[in-house]
Amino acid sequence: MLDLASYPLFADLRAEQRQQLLHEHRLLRFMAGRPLLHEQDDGQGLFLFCKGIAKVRSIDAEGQEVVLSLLGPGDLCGEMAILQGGRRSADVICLTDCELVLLRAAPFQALLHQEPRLALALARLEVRRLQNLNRRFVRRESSAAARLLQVLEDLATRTAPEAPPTAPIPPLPQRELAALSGLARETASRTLVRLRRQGLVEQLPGGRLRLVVAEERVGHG
Amino acid sequence: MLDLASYPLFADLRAEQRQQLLHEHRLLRFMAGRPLLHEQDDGQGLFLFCKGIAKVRSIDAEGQEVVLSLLGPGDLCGEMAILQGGRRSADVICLTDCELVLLRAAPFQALLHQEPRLALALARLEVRRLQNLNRRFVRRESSAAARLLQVLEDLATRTAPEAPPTAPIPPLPQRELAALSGLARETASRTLVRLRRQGLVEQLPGGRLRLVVAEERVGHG
DNA sequence: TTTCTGGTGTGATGTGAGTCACAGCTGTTC
DNA sequence: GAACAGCTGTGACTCACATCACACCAGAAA
Repeated sequence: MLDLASYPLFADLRAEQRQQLLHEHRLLRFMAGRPLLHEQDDGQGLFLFCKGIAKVRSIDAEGQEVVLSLLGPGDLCGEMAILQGGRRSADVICLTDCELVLLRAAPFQALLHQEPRLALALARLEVRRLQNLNRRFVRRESSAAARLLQVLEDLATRTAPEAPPTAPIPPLPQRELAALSGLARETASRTLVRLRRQGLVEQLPGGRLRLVVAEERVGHG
Repeated sequence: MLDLASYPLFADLRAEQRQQLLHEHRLLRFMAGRPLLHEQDDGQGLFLFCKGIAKVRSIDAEGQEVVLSLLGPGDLCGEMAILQGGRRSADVICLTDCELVLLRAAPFQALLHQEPRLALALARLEVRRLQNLNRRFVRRESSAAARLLQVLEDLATRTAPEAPPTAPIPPLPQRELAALSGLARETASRTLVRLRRQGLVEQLPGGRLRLVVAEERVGHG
């Protein structure tokens, strides 16, 4: 039986309030590559990630994809449009097969207006996201290697809550790793080769990648 | 007499609640260049901007400054540490002389826990910031000219609420403009010269800059 | 006056990553 | 089997921006 208590966002609520939020909820599965949300859709519904990871992305003026963040188990998605009443502000696309819960907007909004704990938890969530993006923004300035390592670490930790940065990474094509780090595919390839040679990244049997060391400061090398 | 009703964040509150927030507030002035907040300080207090603009910045691993956002009249700052109970997550530094209101953390936190409107308004504020930063993140990929134009537009509109993007821009040294756009000072200089020659930016008597056209798509030129 | 300091423009040069092109290797479909 | 499509590695080349270096021009200080 699904229980929202394990989600930090809802942990402060009373059991019956959590039940209320589950009204007419649905369990969904998406295949890797499938879009969860489209920018400019009018937003209804709230997704809770159970399994799998997805990317939040937007398309820039030149038509290039820019990845804004990653989502994984325990993450929430789609709450922005609900808060603002507007349209989706970015695309969300599954990187691996995903399982998630779709909550209705109405009961969520109702509870939001009457229970300060929920509104407050949501504000805290947004703050955490903002800080995340700030960090991402800062790191964006550094070298290809640093950016790629950062993405690998993100992938490892998002894949499962509490996963160490050195956990094995879901198999993604280089094209995807490149997009996530904001690099050309060829640059990602060359950089990965170098990182492997340096022993910072290893390739597990089956081809999956693994960070050998976490949070290593990597120069321009 | 100071009234918080003009701040969207507090507009939904009852007058007496707004009064409550003003308990022991102070009016402060800071000179251009002065830091408002230091990363890693333990955060107490909340700032409301009345006049002037400031930058939110962090220092990256190479010791380079990375500007995360701009603050201007009507903006709030310092609420993150209050929500999370932690330390300041970035430096805030005045770009021009600033006037602001310092609110105490305690009454704000108290009201936050009992009035869903406030918590909700705060969540909405954070969402708007997140979307702002998302846009910034996307634009960061483009050319020096586009980034600089973006910064000039930001400066124009932040300086006063409702100011058009073509409003005159507060006089800042090129070093500062360069930092805001994430460019080398020399590149900012060269780019500005080009933008002036192209008629996209003009220099007003007194040296202040002004955007001639807003939101112009500028190629790699 | 000279001297200094901070801001500005601009040339010369270096370089990291993007782009283009292609080859080798899967696995899949027919 | 052949043919094809997608993924990966790499070489050659380009280019935008960073870096270094310096000259010029304020205004302030001596």
